[in-house]
Amino acid sequence: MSASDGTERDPEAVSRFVESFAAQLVEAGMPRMPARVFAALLSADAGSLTSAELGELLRISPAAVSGAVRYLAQAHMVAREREPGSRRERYRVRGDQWYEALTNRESIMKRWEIALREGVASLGPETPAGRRMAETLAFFEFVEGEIAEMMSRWRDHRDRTFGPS
Amino acid sequence: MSASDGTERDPEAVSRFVESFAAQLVEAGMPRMPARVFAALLSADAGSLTSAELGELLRISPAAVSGAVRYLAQAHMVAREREPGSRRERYRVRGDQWYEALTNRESIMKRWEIALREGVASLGPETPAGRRMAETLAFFEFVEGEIAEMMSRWRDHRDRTFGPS
DNA sequence: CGCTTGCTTCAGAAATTTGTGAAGTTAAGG
DNA sequence: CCTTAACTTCACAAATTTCTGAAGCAAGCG
Repeated sequence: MSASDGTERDPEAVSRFVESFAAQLVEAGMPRMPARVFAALLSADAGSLTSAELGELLRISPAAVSGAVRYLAQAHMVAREREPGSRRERYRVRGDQWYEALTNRESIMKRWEIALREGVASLGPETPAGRRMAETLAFFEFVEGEIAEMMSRWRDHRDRTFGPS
Repeated sequence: MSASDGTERDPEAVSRFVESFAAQLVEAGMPRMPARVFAALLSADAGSLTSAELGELLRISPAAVSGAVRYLAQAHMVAREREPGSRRERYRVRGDQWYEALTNRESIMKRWEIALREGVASLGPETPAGRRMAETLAFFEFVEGEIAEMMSRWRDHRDRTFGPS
């Protein structure tokens, strides 16, 4: 079996996983191509692939790769790396750090909070709607703090489970 | 000033808030109409509106209201209520409970976890990619537990801040 | 210096999504 | 019962999004 050398993998099975995981991401709101590219990177042993490899693996054009990667980089879910002495670029999923990006919806939460503060002001803090909105605002502020603590507990938990990196 | 009677609000200002908050929701991935309907409900003093009121407020067809409400009900962000002795329906945002729905992405997380478990199996738990995926899986499992605890702390915090409901 | 490789940008075709009007369904009220 | 009010479903038109091929640009290499 090819498992002995540790390098061969069933491309069929990998592709099935890539597509099925990408489908979940799409369902959660991520655009199709970024989702597929991300899933492909996640399942790459090196944790990184070049643009050409991605294009071949997913059967998509260089343009599609470019667009997807821009999206993912913006969301801090992949890092772009220049291969020294080549103009190839590697796109890397930073192992333990990509899912931290998921919890770093901070900028989104901030904007929600701003909108809610405006809402409380517009509607009046003493109106029923204003009070309801103030409570919602308090919730977001609370969650924001809690998430930071949770991530710190996670790092601790991870180090104990998988060993410090 | 109309503020003295507590019932009049500047429809202009309210509408501006509705649209601006809806825009934030859209940016976060919610479809346009559900976002607008939800924002309108959130800014209604009663916390509820009828289909007709929503249609007039947002200038959309009954069909659009129907579709939006179905989406929101599915996501547990609004409750449908039948007005007794009438075939009007009220759509209500359940004040303190709607944002709990936000954290109840449990079903989504569950599906991610299932996909990740399949991924670990497909790729082999001893491969680098398999290990990375196993760590991601552990992260989601961890977060799932943490969120439950966080919500319980929130309810406590809320009761102390706003008084028990 | 010019060729070549590799990514990016652009314009457009194709596919998907969205919202509407119209017809359909259900149930209250006479 | 029959009428009518209120929501829902359906089919289609419009708008938006998505992906591609082609052209453009930048950087290594001979």
